[in-house]
Amino acid sequence: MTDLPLLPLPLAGEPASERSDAARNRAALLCSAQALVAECGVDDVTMDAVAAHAGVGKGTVFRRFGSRAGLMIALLDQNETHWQAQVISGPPPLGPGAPPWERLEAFGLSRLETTMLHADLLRAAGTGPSRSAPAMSFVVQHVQHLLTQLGVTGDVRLLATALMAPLEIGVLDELRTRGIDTERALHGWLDLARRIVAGG
Amino acid sequence: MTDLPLLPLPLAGEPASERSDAARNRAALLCSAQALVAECGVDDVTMDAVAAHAGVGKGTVFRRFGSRAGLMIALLDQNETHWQAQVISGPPPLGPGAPPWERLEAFGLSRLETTMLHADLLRAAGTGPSRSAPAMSFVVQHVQHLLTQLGVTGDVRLLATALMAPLEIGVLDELRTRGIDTERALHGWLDLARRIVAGG
DNA sequence: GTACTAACCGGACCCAAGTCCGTTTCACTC
DNA sequence: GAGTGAAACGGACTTGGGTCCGGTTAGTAC
Repeated sequence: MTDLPLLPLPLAGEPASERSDAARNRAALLCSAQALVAECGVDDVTMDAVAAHAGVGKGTVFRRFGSRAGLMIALLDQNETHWQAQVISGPPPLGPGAPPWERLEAFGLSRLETTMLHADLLRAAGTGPSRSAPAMSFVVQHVQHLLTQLGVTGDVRLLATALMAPLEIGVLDELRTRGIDTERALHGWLDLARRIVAGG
Repeated sequence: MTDLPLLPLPLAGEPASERSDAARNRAALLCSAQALVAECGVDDVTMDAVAAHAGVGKGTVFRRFGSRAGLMIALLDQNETHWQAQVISGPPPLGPGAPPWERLEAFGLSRLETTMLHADLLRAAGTGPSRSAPAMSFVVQHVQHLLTQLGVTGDVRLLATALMAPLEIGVLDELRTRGIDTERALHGWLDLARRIVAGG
């Protein structure tokens, strides 16, 4: 997104102490991957190319990230970290300080924009959990928090998950296939949010 | 699912007249693919194996289905056709004859069950439109119809899409990761549906 | 029945993801 | 600062998805 430092995504810290050479290679690989993606597009970046650009062997790439999808998820996590910072301590209405409903509106808009911005990376990250579990957990917890503030009761965790589901890249792609543009999708999402909140 | 005939999935007919040998090979390939999936599991079925089992060349498989994901989608479409028949003309409450709200409840349950039943096939069908466009279109149109009958107004098409989004395999997988079982997911979905309908 | 064309067929071939294992490096101890 | 074990490294190797093009066949016109 912007600069690369920012390291390991501390928001869901596991022990995971890495040896120094391993950490260095991880950083170099992420940096190389980001550069190559920016240059050639996601689909034309091969694992060999990333390894070569970072000056390490291919085995190292797979040791660090497990698979191509894993590498893409790691790239996404970098951006996610920036975005989480905006939500936690950035300016309102996305950050704290605005009334809950306005924060929820801003959150949906921002999430939609972010997803569209990284659409190709998300698609390359594959089916299933295309974002890392901590990243998804953050989103759901924040929405759950806002819904609770808005007086929503019941299985709020599930409602939060359901509310975010239509903003997944797969659903958005499908909407676009049917000629529904982003703005209409956003209005639809706001209507959905309104109904969930109104349901009490 | 059961027998194989049933041919081309006529619910969204395009011209697509196929030469007789091509049609024969398509049927043989689908049959072989289904058999191999049943025998070895989705992940261990290779395109070579399907081609060999059907007695055709590998090129023919890709000519007919475009990709591995395309083959999986075609398999799913077969099942989908059976399921659509249940919705259109099967017994209530899934089929016609029951009040709209009961039909919607039954629809959600049935959809959830179907998705879980073909979970591995859906995952192998990949990201993006993991079901064929006609199949998704049917689902959305039916829900849209039921919501309209229930007095929902606004962008009902989008609301219908949003209501089905939490039942996609990716979301369900993620829920299970967090220890949320299918029954709880269903209750959550019913709550969501209730709120959408109550919103008018 | 023959000629003709467009579509189809097959399987050798290419490319990139992912694995394996002998070698090297780090971090920690004495 | 030498020793040691666990972890990381690298790149050859395997596997399977996807492409290509020369040869074949279905369908049609005469």
